Amino acid sequence: MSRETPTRGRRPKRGRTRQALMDAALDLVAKKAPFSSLSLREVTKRAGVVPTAFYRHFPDMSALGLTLLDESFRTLRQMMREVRQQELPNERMIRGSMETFFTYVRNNRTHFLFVSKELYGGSATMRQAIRREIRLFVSELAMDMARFPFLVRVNAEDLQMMASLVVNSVVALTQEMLELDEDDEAGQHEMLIMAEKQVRLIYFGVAQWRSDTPPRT
Amino acid sequence: MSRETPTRGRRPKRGRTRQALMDAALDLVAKKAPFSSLSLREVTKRAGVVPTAFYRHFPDMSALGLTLLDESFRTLRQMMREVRQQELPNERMIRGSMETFFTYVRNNRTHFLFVSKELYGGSATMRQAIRREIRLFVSELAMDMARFPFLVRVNAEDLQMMASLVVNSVVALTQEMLELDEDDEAGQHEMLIMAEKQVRLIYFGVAQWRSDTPPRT
DNA sequence: CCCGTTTGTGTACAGTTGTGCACTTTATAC
DNA sequence: GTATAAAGTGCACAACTGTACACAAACGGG
Repeated sequence: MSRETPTRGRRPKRGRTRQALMDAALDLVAKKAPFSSLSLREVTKRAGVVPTAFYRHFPDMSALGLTLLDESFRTLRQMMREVRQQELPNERMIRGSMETFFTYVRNNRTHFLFVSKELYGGSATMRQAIRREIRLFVSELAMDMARFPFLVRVNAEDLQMMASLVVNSVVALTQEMLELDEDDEAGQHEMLIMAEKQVRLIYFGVAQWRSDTPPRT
Repeated sequence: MSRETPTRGRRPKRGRTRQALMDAALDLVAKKAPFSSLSLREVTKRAGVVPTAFYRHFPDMSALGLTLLDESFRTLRQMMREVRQQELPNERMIRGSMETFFTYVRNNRTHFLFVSKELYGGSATMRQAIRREIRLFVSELAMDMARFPFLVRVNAEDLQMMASLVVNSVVALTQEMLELDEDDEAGQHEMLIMAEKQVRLIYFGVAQWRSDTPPRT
């Protein structure tokens, strides 16, 4: 017998444990509770590792959470940047953006579930971090909209307001979509249609807007 | 000495303990974690009661949660119904509705914090219950909008879509407002202004809408 | 090949959790 | 006033929590 190894110190798996911990956390979030109510021991057990091994990779659970958050948004930011560089916005473009975004959500379901549950239910620092990311999307969208010819006379504040309306709506629909069963194709398609219509409707409103319209504040 | 009471069985306080438990839970939610991550013992301790006393009033924590949820929405539904019975919608009415709604939120901060944190972070049944309530608001708003003269040609599905856009936006802004410090008057006012503008903008879009507009599907 | 560093293990411990049980107190109905 | 039900108490216990510590294994550079 070559190596019927002794009683202690099992598998090598080098740096893979860290990733295993992250995956385990996402798994548990997807099929159980929000991240903020996971226990360190649950995660390590799921990852097939002894509890104390956790500390070799993260000082505590909240550090894991922030890492997960970063992982969740990094690729998304990049994708959005690419989408943004396409042609100028028109009705076809709205549809296209929504499609690519929602398929992205679908392909990264666990990450979005994680974020969705922490947005309002997580720790203070977690919530802040997420809202910072969202505000970033809003600002970038506002900058894009500033280039619309029919929006040149809209002031910066109102541009932010419009962009946040769009983003908030898409976020809400995303969260609703995540509540659907993973393979409810029909339901997911419905959400996509709805998102496209809502954004289109907003753009109708935007086209009508004058920054000095209303009953003077 | 009249009554330097013995060692056991303290204060009477009759049926008030149940309410004390509910208040304790809301308190903890407001200044700590989401309800779903509260422990039974925490709540009873805060309520000034021994842990096992809890079971005299609720079978378990999730029952408390559902009771709290009911309490949160009952008065809100009633208020919305009253608001709804006012005059037909116009721009002044949008402003008025937003004002009464947001002052209501302000006066019931803890309840809304509770709901906000459970919306996506709570248990499955809790989330479902909340979304049911929200869908109810959407449907009622859609019915109201059906009476707008310029919306008679919009089909039912699109009416729902529009109503859900309005409701989702207000919900999102409400949640953002709840993140502000309780006595950040300026910030809260800003949210109100923003909400009014967003809803007004949506109505601009609605006025332009035709249910058969788009690139066929 | 050897030796230091990183990574993973096992044991231990004090704190907290939900809940069962037998008990006392309080409220209420007669 | 006295009996009965409802509400509150105290104790116990097994399960689970985060983390400190000393040790073992694997890795990687020399």
